[in-house]
Amino acid sequence: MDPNPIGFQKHDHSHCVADAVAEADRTCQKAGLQLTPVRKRALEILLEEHRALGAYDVLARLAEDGFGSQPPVAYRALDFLTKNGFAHKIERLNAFIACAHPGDIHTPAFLICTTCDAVAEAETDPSHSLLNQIADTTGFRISRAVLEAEGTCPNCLANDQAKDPK
Amino acid sequence: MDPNPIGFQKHDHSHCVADAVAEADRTCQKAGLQLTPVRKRALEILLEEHRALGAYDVLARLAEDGFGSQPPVAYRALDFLTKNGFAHKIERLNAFIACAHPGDIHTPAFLICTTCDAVAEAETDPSHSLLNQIADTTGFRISRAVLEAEGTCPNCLANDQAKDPK
DNA sequence: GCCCGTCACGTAATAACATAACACACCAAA
DNA sequence: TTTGGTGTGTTATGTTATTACGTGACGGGC
Repeated sequence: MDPNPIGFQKHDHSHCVADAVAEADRTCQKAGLQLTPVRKRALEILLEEHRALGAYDVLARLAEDGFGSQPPVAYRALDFLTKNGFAHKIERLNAFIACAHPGDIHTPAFLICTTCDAVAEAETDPSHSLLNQIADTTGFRISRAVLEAEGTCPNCLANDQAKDPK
Repeated sequence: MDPNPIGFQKHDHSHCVADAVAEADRTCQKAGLQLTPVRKRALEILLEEHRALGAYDVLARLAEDGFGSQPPVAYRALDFLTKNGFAHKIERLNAFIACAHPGDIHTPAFLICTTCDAVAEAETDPSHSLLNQIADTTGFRISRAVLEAEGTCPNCLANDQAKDPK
C-alpha cells in the first residue's frame, strides 16, 4: 500500500519539493502573483505527500505549522494554487494534488489507482481530445474539462498476479 | 435559465418518463434485479426533472412520497441506479442524472452548461478515447472513467450574443 | 413447520467537504 | 492621512456522504 504516484514510477524526491517551490516562486514573481507563506506551505504539503490530499488534511498540516485552523484557510490556499495551475482538484476524490507539469497550459488527465490510492497525472493532447470533438459537433464551448479514470495501476496489477496467479 | 438538457434540444417529454421506467422494469426483470418502489420512484424523480439533482433533492422528494427521510435512503437508491446503468453521477456537481442511453454499455461524457445548468450526456467511442490510449501506454487498467466538461451550451452562447453582440 | 442466510429498507448519529460573513492587518496609491 | 485592495483569521453554517444498528420480507435446507 505504498503510493508512488508519479506516473506510478518509484523515485527519490528529496529535491523535487524545493525545486518545485522555487519554480512556483519565479512563476508568481513574473505573473505578479503573491506566493504568501500559507500558499507556499500548502504547495509544499501537496508536493511532500505526492498524492491526493483532502482539504482538511492540508488544513491540519497548516494548523500544525502555526497557520489558521479553520476550513477557509485551507480552501483559500488551495483555490489560489488550483486557479494558477500549481495544483489540481481530483473531483472523484474531492481532493487536491500538486501539478506534475506546472507552467504548461494543459488539460490534465488523472489515473486513480483504487488499490494503492496513487494518482498519476497524464498530459493530454487537447486538439484531438474526445471532449473537444463532442463540443465541436454540438456547438458547446468548453471552459474546463475533467478527465479522471479509476482502476488499477501497473504496480498493483503485478502484485495481484503475484498473489493470485490463476 | 430554462435547462433543457437532452443534448440541449427542446423536447416534449410527457411520455418519456413512463417509457424509461417501463424499460428499466424490463431490464431489471431480465437481469434479476429488483426495481423496488424507492428505486423506481428515485428513477422517476431524476427522469421528471431531466437535470442533475443532488442526493438531498432526491431525498426530499422521496420523503414527500412517504419513503424514508434519512440520507441513506436516497444514497442507496442512487447507488442501485448508477451501478446498474440507469443513472450517472456527475462528479463535478456532486449530483445525479438519469441515463440518456440506458441499456448500452457505455462510458458517458457530460457537457455541463454553467449558465443554465443543463447537462447533456454524449456517447463516446471508448476504443479511441484519450484515457484508453494513456492507460494502454502506462499499463493502467481502467474500471471507470469520468469525462465531464464545463462550459456554455449552444443556447446560452446564442443568448449571450443576442444581448452583447460586440 | 422452523432456522438461517441474504437483501432491502428504515433510523440515528456523525463524518467529511465547503462556503458565507465579518474583523483586522498590511501596503500602496491618491 | 485616508482610502481601497488583498490577504489572513475567526465564527457560524450549509451541503454532501457514510457508519452503525435494527427490522421486516423472502427463499432454501432440514
